[in-house]
Amino acid sequence: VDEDLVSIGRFARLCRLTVKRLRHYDEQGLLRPAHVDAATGYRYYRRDQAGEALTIGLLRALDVPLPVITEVLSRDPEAVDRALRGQRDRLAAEIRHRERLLATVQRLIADGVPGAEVTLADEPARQVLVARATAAPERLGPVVGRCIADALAAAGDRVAGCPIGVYPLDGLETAEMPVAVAIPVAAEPGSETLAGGPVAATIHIGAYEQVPIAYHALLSWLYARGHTPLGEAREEYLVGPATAEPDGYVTRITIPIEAEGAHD
Amino acid sequence: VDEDLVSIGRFARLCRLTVKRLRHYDEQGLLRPAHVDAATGYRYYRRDQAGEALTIGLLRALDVPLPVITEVLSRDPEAVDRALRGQRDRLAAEIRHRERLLATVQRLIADGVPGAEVTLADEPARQVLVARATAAPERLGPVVGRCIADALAAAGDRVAGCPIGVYPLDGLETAEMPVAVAIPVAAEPGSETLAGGPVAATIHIGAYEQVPIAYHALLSWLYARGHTPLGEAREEYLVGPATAEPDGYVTRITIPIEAEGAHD
DNA sequence: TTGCTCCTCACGTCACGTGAGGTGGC
DNA sequence: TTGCTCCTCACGTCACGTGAGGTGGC
Repeated sequence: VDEDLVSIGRFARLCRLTVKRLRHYDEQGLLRPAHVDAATGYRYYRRDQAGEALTIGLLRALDVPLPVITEVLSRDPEAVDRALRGQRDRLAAEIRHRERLLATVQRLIADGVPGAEVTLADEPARQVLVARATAAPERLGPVVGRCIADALAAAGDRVAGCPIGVYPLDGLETAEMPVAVAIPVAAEPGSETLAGGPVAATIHIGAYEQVPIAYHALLSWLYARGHTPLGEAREEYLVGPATAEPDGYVTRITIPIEAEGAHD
Repeated sequence: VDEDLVSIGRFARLCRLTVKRLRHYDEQGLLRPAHVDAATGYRYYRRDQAGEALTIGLLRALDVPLPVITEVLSRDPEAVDRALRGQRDRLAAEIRHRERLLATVQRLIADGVPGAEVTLADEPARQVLVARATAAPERLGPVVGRCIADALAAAGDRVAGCPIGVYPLDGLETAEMPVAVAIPVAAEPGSETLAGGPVAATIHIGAYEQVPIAYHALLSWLYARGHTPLGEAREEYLVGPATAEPDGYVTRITIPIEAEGAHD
């Protein structure tokens, strides 16, 4: 049995791992050497531990986190499946996320970092029906979609304009934020008033994932001219999924600012 | 002008960043406050710094690293383009990498972590023509492809078998490793002998990116039976890109082991 | 006086890689 | 005796988030 023990370097070569990684797995309790010399601290592994070490190597090559691998090594047969399915979902989400970022980068390369097309306007107040919700930023799309559907259903055939999303400007992109969707309707009981007033506005053409580009342009423009946002941003979905592909969506973004005279 | 200075909290709200991030960008020299109160250490920003802060926020949302953003803020117009193209390439590479991992995970979910189909064999020695190169693991595919093409060209119509890749087993997946491709030919001047002997062998069916699964199975099998690899691994490309789609590739992997009698 | 804002440490994240400085075994 | 292997710290990575503990301004 003693013959069966190998040093850490030899074991690392057998398992195609590094010595440093094996020491790390020892510290983390993932894979303990079969024997540690009390005097020297030398680690010795049994050859039959190579199976576990190989499994660690395979799963790490697939980017499975060490705590998940720990569960897999517990020999619970369901743990393997859970780990693999979890990793599949994680990888799929990471790919989707990066594909969205890539699309935005491609757009910035093609069109340049946008600057100018900002206009000042005086928005009229409107009567609207409102659907509200809260959403984490990555869930914003579906949540707003549902709000739009709800509000449209409530408005029925009294719809008098395209949906308007209302978003806090100081939402920090991290936590849940409150969102609202307003549908313009003829004045009637149950409707609310969406305040009017002076705004800075820009038009965004393209998928909703690239809306941050438009906010960047709009806010840069504002600050360069000494304006300060006075409230929530609004997005008017002039052309959306009902009638176009993402590249053709048209969204008008407005941010309320102080009245022209008050400014200087 | 003094009116123009805002506290860090207010500035953070204007730029949709956190106070912590602004302090971090100050420390890193990315975005210095226009004024720091000597007595209290309070940071004050000019409103017209909001443009730079917004740009940092946009680029960070695209996962551009801070050192690259520093270059962008240098106002070199080419720097923006370099940064965006660099980020595009980085994102594309990350997506490709994860897609490969995902395919491997999917396969493991579908087929289970493989175990058994390992056989012992006694390989004959062969006369071969050899092409050699070194490759980082992520460049392995194209490099081996070129070696195969070179070796096949050298062999001409004397080809007497499918290509055989030869790989060190202690390549640590990190650095450059030497690779060789051997093409069996009729004995002739200029040919080398590829040694024969006892091996453990398994068949891998599917894309080359999933070959690590087969190595895991093969090595686990070996170690569970007390065998030790005695040299380099070989891959016989029985069915490859010339005649099939990746899912249909057939590869025979062998690892030399000690002779049967020597083992116990 | 009460909140709110701001400050500076210090630590944690994730899975190691990279030295520094020293010892053990054939 | 010479290399080679092995050991334990300690630090760096990347861009922050999360407290702890304390102070300044209306």
